[in-house]
Amino acid sequence: MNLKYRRLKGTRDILLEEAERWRWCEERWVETLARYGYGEIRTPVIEPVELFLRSVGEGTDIVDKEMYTFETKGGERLVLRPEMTASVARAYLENGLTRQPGTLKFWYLAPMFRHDRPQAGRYRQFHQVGVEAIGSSSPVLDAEVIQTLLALFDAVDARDLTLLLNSTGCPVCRPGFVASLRAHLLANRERVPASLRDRIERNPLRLYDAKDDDVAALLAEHPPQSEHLCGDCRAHHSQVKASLDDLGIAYEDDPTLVRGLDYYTRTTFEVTARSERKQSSLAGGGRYDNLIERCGGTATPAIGFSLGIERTLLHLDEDPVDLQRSRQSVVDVYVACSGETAQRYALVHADILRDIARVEIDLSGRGLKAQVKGANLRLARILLVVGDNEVRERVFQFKNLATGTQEPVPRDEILRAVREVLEQ
RNA sequence: GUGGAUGUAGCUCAGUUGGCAGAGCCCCUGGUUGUGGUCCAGGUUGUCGUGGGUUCGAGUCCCAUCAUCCACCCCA
Repeated sequence: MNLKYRRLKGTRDILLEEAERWRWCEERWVETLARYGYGEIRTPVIEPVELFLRSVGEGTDIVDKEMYTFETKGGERLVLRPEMTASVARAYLENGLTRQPGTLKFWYLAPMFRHDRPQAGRYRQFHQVGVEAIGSSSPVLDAEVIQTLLALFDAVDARDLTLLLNSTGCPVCRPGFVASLRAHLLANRERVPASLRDRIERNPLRLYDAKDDDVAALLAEHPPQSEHLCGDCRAHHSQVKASLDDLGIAYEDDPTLVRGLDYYTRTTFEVTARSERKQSSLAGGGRYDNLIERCGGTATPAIGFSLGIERTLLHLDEDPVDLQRSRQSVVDVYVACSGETAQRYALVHADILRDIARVEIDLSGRGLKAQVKGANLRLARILLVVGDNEVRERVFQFKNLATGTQEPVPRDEILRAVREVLEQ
């Protein structure tokens, strides 16, 4: 069919069965997050562009290549948020929460936007569920946040996952490491593919993300960041690991794990799916002890993660929903109407059933046979039939679809009759 | 931004060396003058992605273009 309008590239419609899958997951996640002490935060989808330039950082792909930026008529430069952490940090400061006692813990479940080339598990509008815990530098919190992330996967029965862990240092020890790494890379410039070469100057850590074998070999010749950590970072990292051990959480040290956002400090982690799929990164996060300060607040330590919902659903079930066979919404009572008078009668007199049941009044005007089929399709347990006779006699034909028995029921008694069957 | 594959009915897909546009599923009607998932009989559904070219003739061959998917890249 020649469609007049199509959805934008990299966006998706979620409906019927797939929407039910989403809701199933969302309900479990919200429940789980509450158990770990998180409260919800919702922030605008649009933000000023500077928020991400300064937090996520120029030199990252997210900011340089993937942001949906646009200008308003008033000349403001806006962006559809590519991630949530910067918005939460902004909201934390803007709403005067800096003087709240203790650790503030927020969760969100929201759409993000990145102008990337779409492929399996990668969309331009995608959704993340995540948390931000603001106000504690304790390595035990790092472990608890990771525990929370794993609890989210557990809540939806996601299996075959690997937790990757690393420390990316802090402003004390990272500059030295970056300088040393850059020197090593510059000395071996020719071994880096031209397309990646500019990263040496701009952001050499980014090269750890490259899947190029030559680059990986070159990087392996340089001592990893774990050997450049300052004393404080080293202690923090080992305490995180100790707490994970206490919890019995298995992890893999990954010295090449560099999250693609510049604000991370110390702990970084990622959860990947053990499968052949390339888009195997399901969730990622880390500590960002300097972000709040960079956004204009006082120095406030924080940590968070985000989990990709589309990817996680993909991991949970490789079978896509077949919309043609997808079930429509299920109801308890289906009202078949023969004629417009009957439709009006049903509209008025069946509504009382909605106190105790899910009710669909068939207003399609199709034949009665088709309406009864419709009742089966919706898995209704009770069929009410209305025609001119029923309107005249102030009754419903009441049919129990499980037993097949049918009898007229006065409309004043219909609520009792429906309740009787549904309670069986 | 780079590479590869695929576009035919609402959906999933056949379509031979170029020769009448097809199947299954879904949907609709009837069998049952107002009632069931099964069964039987019948029926609707097409810019063959788009534009051009070759040809007596193009879904099929050629060129261009668009779209989608996959991979690289990056990340969730």
